[in-house]
Amino acid sequence: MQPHEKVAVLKPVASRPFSSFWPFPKFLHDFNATCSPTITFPQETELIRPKATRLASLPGDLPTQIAATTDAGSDTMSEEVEGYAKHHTYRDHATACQAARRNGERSRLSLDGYSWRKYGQKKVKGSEFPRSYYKCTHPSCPVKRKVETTPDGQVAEIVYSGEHNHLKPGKPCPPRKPLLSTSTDAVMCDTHGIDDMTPPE
DNA sequence: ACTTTTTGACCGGAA
DNA sequence: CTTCCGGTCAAAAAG
Repeated sequence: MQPHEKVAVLKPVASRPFSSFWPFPKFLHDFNATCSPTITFPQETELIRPKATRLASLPGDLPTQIAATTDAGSDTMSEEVEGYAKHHTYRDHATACQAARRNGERSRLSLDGYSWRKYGQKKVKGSEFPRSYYKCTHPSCPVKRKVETTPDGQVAEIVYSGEHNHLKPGKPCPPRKPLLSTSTDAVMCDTHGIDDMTPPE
């Protein structure tokens, strides 16, 4: 897998200036409890990065005061796109959040009941907040989402693209069998284990 | 030992 | 053709 030599040389490496800051204790607790945490960081925290803390959800997922704007395309987006590159707004999320709570979901499941892995973050020009990029962690699931969060940790906008080709990873699934088990297990489990999901019509 | 996050660089498309 | 920008990659670090 090396068509060209590329620049496999100077990768400055992601140094992490902020090591073990921000344990958000209560913050997390609130989120798990209500799915609507009260964000009350001291002002200092604005300078601090959440960093990789294996929490139930990152601040970026928090359903706080959502200013969620529909993706600009929504207006013009018609059925032609709905089929595949669908863009949902945060409204769906808020609802999903409640659903997730009912199911008692946590771990890394997000508000929508799916699990996401962050693969990038960027400061985009049009937005004044940094945008984070997430992928659905399911092996063959093409779904991605972009989340813009304010310095306060509030969600400014979430844009989903694509559709999940699997069901939500609910509890009935034996969570992890590291590398030894075939990923098929997980997939099969997902596709059979839950009836909580409404058919995509 | 493993999974996930962080972060700068790279790539490709659009203007 | 050049430049700009958004999206993705991949190594290291941390829990």
